[in-house]
Amino acid sequence: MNLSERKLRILQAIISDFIRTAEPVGSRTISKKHDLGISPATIRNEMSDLEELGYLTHPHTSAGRVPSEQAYRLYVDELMKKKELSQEEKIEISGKLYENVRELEKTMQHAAKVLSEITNLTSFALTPNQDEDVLKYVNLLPVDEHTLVLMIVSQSGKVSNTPLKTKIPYKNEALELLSKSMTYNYKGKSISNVLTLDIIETIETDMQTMNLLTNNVMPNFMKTLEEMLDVNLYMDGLTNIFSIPEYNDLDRAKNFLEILNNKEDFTNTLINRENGVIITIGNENVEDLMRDCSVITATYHVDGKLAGKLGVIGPTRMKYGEVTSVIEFLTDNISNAYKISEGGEDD
Amino acid sequence: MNLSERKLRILQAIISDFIRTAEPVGSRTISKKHDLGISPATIRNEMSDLEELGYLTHPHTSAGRVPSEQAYRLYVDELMKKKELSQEEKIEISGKLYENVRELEKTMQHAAKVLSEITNLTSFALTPNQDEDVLKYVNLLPVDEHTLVLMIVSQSGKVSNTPLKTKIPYKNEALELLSKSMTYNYKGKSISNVLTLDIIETIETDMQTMNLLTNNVMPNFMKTLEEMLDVNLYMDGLTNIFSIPEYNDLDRAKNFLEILNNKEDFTNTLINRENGVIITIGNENVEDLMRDCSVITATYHVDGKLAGKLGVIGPTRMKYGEVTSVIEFLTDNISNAYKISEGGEDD
DNA sequence: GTTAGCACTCGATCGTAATGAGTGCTAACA
DNA sequence: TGTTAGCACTCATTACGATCGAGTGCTAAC
Repeated sequence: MNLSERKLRILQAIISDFIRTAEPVGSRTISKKHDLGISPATIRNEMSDLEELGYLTHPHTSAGRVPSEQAYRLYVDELMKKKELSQEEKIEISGKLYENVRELEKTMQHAAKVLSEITNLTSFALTPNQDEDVLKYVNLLPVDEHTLVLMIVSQSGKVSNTPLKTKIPYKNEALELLSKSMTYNYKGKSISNVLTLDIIETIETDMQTMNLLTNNVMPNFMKTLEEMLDVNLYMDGLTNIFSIPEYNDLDRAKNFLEILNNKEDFTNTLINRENGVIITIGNENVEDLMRDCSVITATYHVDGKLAGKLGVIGPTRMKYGEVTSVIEFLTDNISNAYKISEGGEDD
Repeated sequence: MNLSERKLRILQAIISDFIRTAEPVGSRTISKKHDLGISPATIRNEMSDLEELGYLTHPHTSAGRVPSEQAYRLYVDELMKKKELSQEEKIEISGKLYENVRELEKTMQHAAKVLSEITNLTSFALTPNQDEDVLKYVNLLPVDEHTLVLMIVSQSGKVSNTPLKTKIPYKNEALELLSKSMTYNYKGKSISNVLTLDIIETIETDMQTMNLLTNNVMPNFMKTLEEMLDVNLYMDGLTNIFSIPEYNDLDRAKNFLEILNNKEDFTNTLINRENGVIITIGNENVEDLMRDCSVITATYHVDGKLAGKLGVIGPTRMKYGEVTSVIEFLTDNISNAYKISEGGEDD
């Protein structure tokens, strides 16, 4: 079913008005503000058709029209103009983004902050899934005779360390031996793979060192690897929803915060979304609680590989064009910054 | 001004009823539920006196009485019984707390979670201020010819590391030299002290190594030290406020979340509180936004030294006795776990 | 000093009326 | 045949008033 040019223009007018004001839009308003050269009565006839086609709804007889989710979908797919950011805006955003960058984790945390500040919505950032990340280096470092640090470095540059205490003083040679053996055994293997291996037996060593390995090092090595696989979720702009009329209702506000409160579920929802720029509107979201929200996510890349996600969640009435542009700009920027020479030039 | 025994009993009855129900308490209710052996009329007379003395207020003529902040203060100081936790409760709490412990940061994050689950309030945990923490060890570790890791270990066992990229390949001997010099120069000095030093000139080395030091290592060393000084704030149970009648009002809910939204301010507020178990009620809080809340904090110790704080924030109508007991139990537990042999026995 | 009784207060609840934005339909017009 | 003016109709919103009832404060009796 193709809509006539005129119907499309009217629909667009209604959607953009509604996105701005959050109030049902009447025929007279349209005729006055957007000079389409037709009278309110004609617009009413068209509106009536659009309603029949499922693009508009009617909170009650004497109210104006409100776009349906189907209308937003059409809008996002065809009518919406992505707002081209001006040079100044780009500079401003980049400036904010790189105020404070060193590690990817921090960058993403910061990106969420910037995104929520610009869009006035609630934003989130997901750090990369490290399933494919490969171990590069295991090192045990002496601190004092009862304390050592277990350090793990991965291909992607992630470093993780854990201080360990031993009851019995250890020998420095033991640490060196273990570091070498572990690196030899694990180097080049993916983290998730290593978690399934059991190589203790392949290390030849004396009783005491073996004791250190099985009692102190291995348990913590495993725990640390598991943590390295964890994806982190950062959120920002939670309280922004209070300035959105849709959430002037306590139940809705509560419901909204509930979604974000359950970090684990929300993370999974995000992980399961497709890559690239994805917009889901209202009932297109599979999670019950999210069925009156819209979600926009985009994927960023680290070293050219698929990595994490960045996005916003808010009411279905949302400035799709603007918000999408900002998210895309941010993810492009991040992907750029974390190209092969990750971390940029420090010298 | 000393209150008569009977007035105290009536006041206590009103406070505990109000804490339970959040509804103004009438004379008839008191006389029925708490058998004080006196009639509603007599209670009314006493209530009238208590109101004159500032312990009760009156939302409107035909409503029951509500305790004033002054009444809560009296309650907390004299009437309140700290709820002695039962053995089962203690075991349950400890169990929850130690489900998942390794580092202090994680413990505190988890403690906040447990605390909010038990009290149904919003909780927070503050990690230790590291001002007095002393450097023990600086190490530069090779990863590949353009990548190295800067690792810093402090007396308290905190480990921090930062991956660095260099444009020019470095020599391993340079790393060793720098590690040794830096450790030699900084060992035993407090982090905040080191930040004010400038020891680059005291390191004798060749041009290339010096280049590495000044361009790559030092700037990141300083940044990392600054980060090590940062105090972290963890919060949990944010959405709990929605099940508290006081916050069934959108403005109040918004205001409440606003307090916690500004992490920096809130952290400072907490840092400035005295140590030990501290309860501040309503206007006793110096921050405007917090003047209709009550806050309870307690201090935990690491290695026997003053460390961070753990607490809750909620409406002035709060189960002071129970909540205080839980917080104290948690902080005692944590202090215990992080005694001199921090981290417990791993073998 | 305590208590019963009663008038009084005032928030909460419910129904009714007035208001007005906006529609849908009809009939006239280009 | 598409467009428009006119008008009756609908219905959320607001304001108003009546009623209800929980709880007080006062008085007078015990």
